[in-house]
Amino acid sequence: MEQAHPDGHLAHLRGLLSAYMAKKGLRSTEQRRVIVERFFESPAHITIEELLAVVRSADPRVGYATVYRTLKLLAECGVAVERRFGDGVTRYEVANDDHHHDHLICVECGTISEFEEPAIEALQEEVARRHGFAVKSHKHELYGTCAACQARAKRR
Amino acid sequence: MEQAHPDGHLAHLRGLLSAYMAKKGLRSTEQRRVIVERFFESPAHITIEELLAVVRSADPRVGYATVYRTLKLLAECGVAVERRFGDGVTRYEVANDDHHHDHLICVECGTISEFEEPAIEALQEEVARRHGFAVKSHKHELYGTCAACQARAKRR
DNA sequence: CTCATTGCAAATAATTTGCATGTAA
DNA sequence: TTACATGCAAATTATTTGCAATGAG
Repeated sequence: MEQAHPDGHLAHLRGLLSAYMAKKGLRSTEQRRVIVERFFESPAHITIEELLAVVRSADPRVGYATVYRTLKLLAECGVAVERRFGDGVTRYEVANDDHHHDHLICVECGTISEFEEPAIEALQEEVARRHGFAVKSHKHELYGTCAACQARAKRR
Repeated sequence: MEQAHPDGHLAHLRGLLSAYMAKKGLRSTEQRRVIVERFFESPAHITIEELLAVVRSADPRVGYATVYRTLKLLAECGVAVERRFGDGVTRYEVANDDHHHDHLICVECGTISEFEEPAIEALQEEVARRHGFAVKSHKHELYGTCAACQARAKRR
């Protein structure tokens, strides 16, 4: 939607991944390639189960442990970001270093949307400074009801 | 540390609990009383396992399912707050409605400290408003290294 | 050829639940 | 007495791991 270089971005991530694999002596296999490509095409906040379904539609023989292992690998090398919201499942999104964001989670319909607020990030750094704390990452999630669910509730 | 009415606060929570139990027809048992009292004396962010150990030192016959069930009950009626940080265990703290806070989690030593920043809360409400989203609760956690761990790292 | 990788099933780990027995009210 | 509560063990859920077979380099 507001992607400046859609292909350049994925190309960069592919580079990251192969550099990491080369450094670690890891191998490029058919299932890793399928999983990674499908992941790149997936909407944000996909679960392992959802991704497995998509991957199996391309190759039914892929085991679910392989999807877990591959996404862990992608997370390790910075190609994927792991997210855990309140519902017990881990979700993944394609990394985008210069465009990190936080989340609004609708407790009615489960829709997850994103927001960015530089002023919050700045204040958060300020808080950390007061505590002598060096922030590596953060999680900021707002749980509540989205506009659509509020409208639906009002309508009845 | 900055508690205005330390006893009044617990008294209020005890009131909440017994009102809830009365409304639901629940019973006051020996194990519930022990668990609740020990919980009130515990430091913030205690885990079920930690609390179970303390409870068993008072009464070795308490089962761990009872601790789970009792803390779930406390969370339902607003006496306890459930927190899940990245490590897979659920932690609990005694509720304090007029003093909610967020967390700094040290990824080195695991220490969890707290912060309050009204300006962040305000901005967060502003973000929600822009999205037509009604916030019910939120989670704001900073992961990184605490002052002590940074000092320890520098020292070597 | 060698060693990483895979699929499967079994193992974990935290939490939940079924059920016979115990016990508040 | 009448359900609610408890303790235990078994069930669940998401994820991880051991291992023999497979396949990349």
